[in-house]
Amino acid sequence: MDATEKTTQPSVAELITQKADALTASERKLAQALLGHYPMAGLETVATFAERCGVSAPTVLRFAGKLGFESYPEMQSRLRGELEARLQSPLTRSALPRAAVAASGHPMGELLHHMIDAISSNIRSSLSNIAPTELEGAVNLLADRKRAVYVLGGRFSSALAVYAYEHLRSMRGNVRRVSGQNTKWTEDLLDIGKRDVLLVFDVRRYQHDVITFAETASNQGAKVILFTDQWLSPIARFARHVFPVRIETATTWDSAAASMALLETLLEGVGRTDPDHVRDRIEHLERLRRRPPGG
Amino acid sequence: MDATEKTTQPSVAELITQKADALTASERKLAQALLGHYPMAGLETVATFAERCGVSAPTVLRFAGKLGFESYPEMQSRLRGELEARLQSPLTRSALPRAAVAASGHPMGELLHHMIDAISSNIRSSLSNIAPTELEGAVNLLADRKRAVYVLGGRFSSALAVYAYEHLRSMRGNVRRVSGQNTKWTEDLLDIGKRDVLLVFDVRRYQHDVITFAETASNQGAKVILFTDQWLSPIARFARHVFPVRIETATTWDSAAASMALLETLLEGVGRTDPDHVRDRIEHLERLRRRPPGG
DNA sequence: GACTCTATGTAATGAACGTTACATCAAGCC
DNA sequence: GGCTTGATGTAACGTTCATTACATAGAGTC
Repeated sequence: MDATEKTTQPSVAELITQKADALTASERKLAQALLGHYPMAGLETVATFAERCGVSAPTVLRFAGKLGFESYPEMQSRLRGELEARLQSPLTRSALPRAAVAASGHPMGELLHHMIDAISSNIRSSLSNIAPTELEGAVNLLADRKRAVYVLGGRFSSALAVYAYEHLRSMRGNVRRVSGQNTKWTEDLLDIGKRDVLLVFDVRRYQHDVITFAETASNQGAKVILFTDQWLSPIARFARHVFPVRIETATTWDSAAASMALLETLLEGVGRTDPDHVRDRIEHLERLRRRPPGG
Repeated sequence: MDATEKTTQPSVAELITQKADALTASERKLAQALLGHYPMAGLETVATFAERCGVSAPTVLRFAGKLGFESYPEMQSRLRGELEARLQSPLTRSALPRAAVAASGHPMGELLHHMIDAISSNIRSSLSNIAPTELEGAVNLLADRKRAVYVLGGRFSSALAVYAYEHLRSMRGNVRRVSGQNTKWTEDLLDIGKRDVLLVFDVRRYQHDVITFAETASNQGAKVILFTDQWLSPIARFARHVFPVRIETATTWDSAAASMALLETLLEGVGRTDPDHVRDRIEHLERLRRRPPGG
C-alpha cells in the first residue's frame, strides 16, 4: 500500500478539542476526565465512567455520540487502538522506515516529496482539529500582561520552547524560560503563583522532570497550556488548555513542524489581541538594539 | 482465597512465567498472545480473546483462574492498573474541572485556516525547490563522523539550532552548539578547522554577530551549511550549501515552520546514511537514560 | 479393549452492560 | 407568570457478557 494516501482517523483527544464548543457542562466534565486520565477513563464501563464524573450514564452516551461515534464500544475500540499505537517504542518504529524509498529518481528527491506530503498532512489535520475557542482561551492567557508566563520544553521540544519564548518576549514583558539543569528548575517553581501561566511542550516520550514541573506549577494554581502529541502527555491532566498535534511522518523521528505551525498561529493570535502595544514594544526594542544603552 | 499479603502485587506477566509449568497447551496459547500484545489482549472480552487465540471462552476463564484470579474482570482490573501505572508516572488527583469559555470566536478559526494554507504552501514550494543533490551534499557533510559539527542560530532561528543540535547529538558525537553570550562565541571559533562543518540558521533580519561568526569560520576553512529565507542572508556568499525557505505568511511575523520541515528532512537524510550506527547509538543512549524500573 | 483422567468445547443461565424512551428541571423569552 | 427549549436524570428494555454445568474427545493404564 502507499503511505501517502492513508486516511489517518482523528484521535479521540483531537475529536474532543475539535468539538469542545458543542459540549454541555456535564459533557465537559467527561471531556476533562477523559483527557486527564487518557485514555484509560474511556475504557471503563459507561456506569463507572459516569459515576466517576458525577453524571448519569446517558450523558456519557450523548457525549460519545457528539464526538461522532455510533456507540460507546466504538469509541472504546478507537481508544484501544490509539493505546496500542502509543505503547510501541520509537525503536520498533525506526526498524521499519520505508524500503520503497529508492523507487524512482534520486533518493533525496523521494525523501523531500515524502516529507512535503507527510508534514502538510500533519499540519492540516492538526490545525483544523483545534477548536477556535480553545485557541482563544490560550491566547487570552498569554496576552494577559498581568500574568507572568513561564515556558518549558522537553529534550526535543525545547526548540519549540525557545521559539515561543523569543516571540513572547518581543511582545510582552514578564516572560521566563525554564531552562538549564533541571535542578535549577526549582528556583523557577518558587515564583510561580496563581495568576501565572505555564506554556509547556511535551511530546513522547514524555519526560518525567517536565511532567513533575507542570504538576507542581498546576498545584500552585498556575494555568497550564500544553502542546503535546495526539497520544497526550500525562500533563493533560493538569492542563487548562491542551493542543494535540500530529507528529508522525513514517520516518525515524517524530516531526515538530506541525507543532511549530500551531505555535506560530497561537503567537499570531497573541500579537493581534493588542497590536498597538506590540508594535510600540517592538519599535522600542529595535531602537534599543540599534543604540545600546550607555553607548 | 485470602489476600493477606499486602506487599506489591505481582504483575500478570510475572504470574504467567511463574505458573508456566501448570498451563495446558491451549492455555499456553493464551499466555503467548497476552505477553505478545501486553497488556491490551487481556483487556478485550473473553469471547474476543478466546477467538483470537483459537480457543473457547471457558479456556480463557480457566486460564485466569490458574493465574490466581477469582474472575476474569479481576484480571482485567489488574492489567488496567499496571497500564495506568505505566502510562502516568506522577499520581495525584487534579482539581475538579471548571466549566468556562462560553463565547464562540470565529476570528481564531479564520486565523487557523489561514495559517494552514500559508504554511503548507510555504513548505511545498520550499521543499520542492530544493535540489536533491544539494540536500545530499549537506547530508553527507553532517553524517561524516570525522568532522566536528557546530550549530548556530540567530535570535528567532536559535530554536531551529536547538532542534538540529539535539537530533544530531542523538545520531553522532562531536556536535556543539554555539550559544550563550556572543562574546563567548570566539572561544568556539578557536577550534573550528578545515574539516569541520558549521550549520547556521539566519533569516531576516540577518544578525551581524551571526554573519561575522560564519564568515570567520568559513575563512578558517569550515564548510558552511546555511538555512535562510528566500532573500538570502549574506552568509550565502561563504556557504557551501544554501537552503532558501519561504517564510512569509501575511502575518505579523515570519514563519519557521517550513524551515523546520526542511530541517527534519535533512536530519532524516543524515539518519539514513548509516542507520545501524544511529540505531545502536540511540539504544545506547536510552539505556543510559533509563532508570531501574520499580515493577 | 473397556476404564480413567484430563483437556477442551457446547449450551444454558444469571448478571451486567449499553441503550432508549420518557420524565424532570432550570433557563430564556414574550 | 406561563410557555418553550435544552440539558439532565430515571427507569425499563434488549443485548452481550462472564460464568457454570455438562458433554465430548483423546491419552494413558490395566
